[in-house]
Parts: sequence; C-alpha cells; structure tokens
Amino acid sequence: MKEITSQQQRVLDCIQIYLNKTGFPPTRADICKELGFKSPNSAETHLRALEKKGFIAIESGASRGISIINKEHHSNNEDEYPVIGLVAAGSPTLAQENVERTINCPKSFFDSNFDYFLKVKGLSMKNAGIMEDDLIAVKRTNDIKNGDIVIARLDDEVTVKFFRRKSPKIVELEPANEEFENIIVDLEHEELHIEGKSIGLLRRN
Amino acid sequence: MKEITSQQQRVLDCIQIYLNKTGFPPTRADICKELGFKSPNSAETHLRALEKKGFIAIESGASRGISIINKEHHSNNEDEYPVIGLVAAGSPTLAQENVERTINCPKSFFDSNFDYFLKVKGLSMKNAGIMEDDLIAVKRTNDIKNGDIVIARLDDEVTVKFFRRKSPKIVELEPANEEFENIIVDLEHEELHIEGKSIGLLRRN
DNA sequence: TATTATACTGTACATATATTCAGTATTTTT
DNA sequence: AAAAATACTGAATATATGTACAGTATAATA
Repeated sequence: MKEITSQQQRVLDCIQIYLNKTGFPPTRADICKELGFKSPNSAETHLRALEKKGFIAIESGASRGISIINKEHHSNNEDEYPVIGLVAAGSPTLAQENVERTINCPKSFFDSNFDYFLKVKGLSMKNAGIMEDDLIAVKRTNDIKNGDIVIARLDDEVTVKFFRRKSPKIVELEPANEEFENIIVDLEHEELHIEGKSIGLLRRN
Repeated sequence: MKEITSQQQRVLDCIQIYLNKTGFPPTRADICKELGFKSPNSAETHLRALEKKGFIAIESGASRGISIINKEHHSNNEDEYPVIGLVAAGSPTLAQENVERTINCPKSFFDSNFDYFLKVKGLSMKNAGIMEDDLIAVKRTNDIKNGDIVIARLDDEVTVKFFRRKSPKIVELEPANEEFENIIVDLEHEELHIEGKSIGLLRRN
C-alpha cells in the first residue's frame, strides 16, 4: 500500500472525528466545510485516493457510505491474554498445550504491556503477597533490576522469585517465605533463563 | 423513560447490527428491507418512537443521521470502575471526593460483578496476600459467609478483615497478620456495617 | 368512552448527496 | 519529456433519502 499524504491524513482524521462526534460518517460537503474546501469534488478525490490506498471503503451510491478500515485492530484496546500454568518442571511457553484458558483484558491494564498470565503454584512468594492460584501478569523482557520479581528457569525448573545480582557472575533468586531458601546461581556453571518479570497480579476469589 | 417495545427493540438491534457490519447507520429503506416492512414510514415511526424514548438521536435532514445513545454503556462489556482510597477513618463511599481515579475493566473480569476498587492501606491482611496499595475488587452485598474477606465499618473506622460469626450477636473480624489482634464485635452494643466483600484483587507493580 | 400509543401500507416530493464532467496548477514518477 | 498522481474550483445532475400526508387496525390508557 502506498503512503498516505498529509492532506489525505487530514481527511481521514476528519472522518474519524466526525464519526466520534456524530456517530455517522460525513458527506462530501461536511468534509469540505470542516477542512475549508470549496468544491465537493475536493473531498471526493481525496476519498477515492484513500479508498485506493486501502484506508477506507466507500459503499457506492450510499449516502455517507464511508467506513474506516481497521488495519490490525486499529482502535481496539482489548485483547485475549493466555493463562499459563506454572508447572514445577517445564517451561511456561505459549505453546497451546500450556494455555489453560484466556482472559479478556484491556491492553493497558497494567502499567506497561504484558504478554501472558502465569498461574502460581506454591507459596514461595507468600510474603510478597503472591498466593497459590494467583495470576501474575508477565512481561517478557531482559530489562531486569535488582528486587524485580522474575519468572526464572533453571534447567527445566520454573520459579517465581526476587532477582538479586550479587556479582557479575552470581545471581541470587530469593523467595518471600522463611520456609524456602535462597537459590544461588553461578552463571558460569549453570544456565539461568529469565522468562520475564511480574508487572502486576490478578486474584479471583 | 417509557419502556421499549419488542418491535422497537428489533429496530434498535437492526441499527446496531447494520452499524457493526457497515460502519454507518441504515436508511429507513434499509431497515424495512432488513425487518420485512413494506413502507419506509414503518421504519420512520419506529425511529421517532425510539428517539422520543431516548434510545437514539436523529439528525434532522441528514441522511443516515441516526446515532445510538449510550445509556450506561449499552452493549458494552467494559466499564469504568472507581478506585476508592481506604482511609483510616471514614467510610469508603462512592462520593466523588473519595474517588482517586477510575479503571477501565471488563464487567465480567472477576467471577461475579463488583462495584468498585478499594485501595488498601496497611498490612493487616498480609498473610492473605493483600499488600499495601493493592486494589480489592469490592462487591456491595450482605451475602457474607464465614471466612469471606469483608470491608467492614465500625463507627467511622473502615477495615478489611476476615468475617467470622461466633454467635448470633458476636462477630469476629480477624486480620491475617500476627501483629494485629482480632476485633470482637458485640452487635448489641456496637454497630457493624458491612460495606461489601472482596471478590478479587488487582496489583500493579 | 375518547384518546393516545403502537404498528403497519402506500404515495408523493423536496432536498440531501454521490458522482460525473470540465478546468487549472503543481509535484512525482516513469 | 511524458504520464500519472496530487490538490484543488465550479457547475450540473441523477438518485438516494428523509419526511409529510392519507389511510387501516389493534391495544393500552385516561
């Protein structure tokens, strides 16, 4: 698809604004009035250009028959997020067999975008307020700071723990429960994979 | 506002469906075609009735000038929920001065409907995984069972605690933190008001 | 009982609207 | 250098569309 020109963008914006304001699309004359054109054909040619480029569809013969084409969920702010079970062994991948179900949730529900919900097993993060069956909103990232709650994989074991870098080669995974012990990882001898970090939590009683 | 009739509902639905399908509202003729009417005036009178009852607005003279009026997010499955701060003293009412902000959230996000988010102060429910600044999804109800987490008001003090009825006249409000003590309420001498119960929790790191 | 609301058919018409044609001018692409 | 795309004005027109008027019939309301 060819690129949109600045004038065509103005027309497209005008249609969207008119739609938001009135609930129905503008006529050629409405667009002219809004953008200062003096001939309805000015709007017409812009509309035909926008149609040719795939930004809008025009229903022939119908008055106000303009519809804005939603490219890749344009104005959609919701999405389905998978819920992945945290099994004692095995990586929480997005492979279909690991997806228990999905939850419909606004994309901007947590402070930054996230990728999936992880269902928590066990109480190793109890003192951080993370209980069994809670759903952690996980963002897949390598931008980890000390004190972040991370989803970490050691060999095939996946756990949720505080992340603390002790030295360039030593990382400590710290639980929030006196009954559990710190896991000290020597990066030179063990492979630590950070699946992501927790940016929020959801609990349903 | 008077109630909508079944035929008027059919017309309203027809408009919504047409809008979803095409992106712009139907003409009188479109409605007739869709619903089997033989005169455009059939659609016209229904539209005027719907306008009179406040379900739609009609822009006079404009073709397809129908807009559906969003009464409390009509066919919308999302809503804005207020976030109320839990102050040590004072009731968490929905009065505007108590609303810190609102959160957009699907209506069916938690297992049953809820009314507002309560922002938690203090750590009295720490062992139940409720931490400072967590947002509790509160459902206003009097249907409380033993062990439910309730939002209770004693005099002007509001707290979140486990609910346990010890006898017909004695209720115990139990924290989930060893550093706090149970509150024993004698209903004959004290007034206990249950604002609602927790049906879920939201945490944003 | 009279009145109003609901629920239609059918005709007619003013106007709202899309759309074509004829121009002019500048910029971009081939 | 020619062709195509962009960006307009201005006028003309067929038709799409809202809307009024004239009826018929039933149910609900005052």
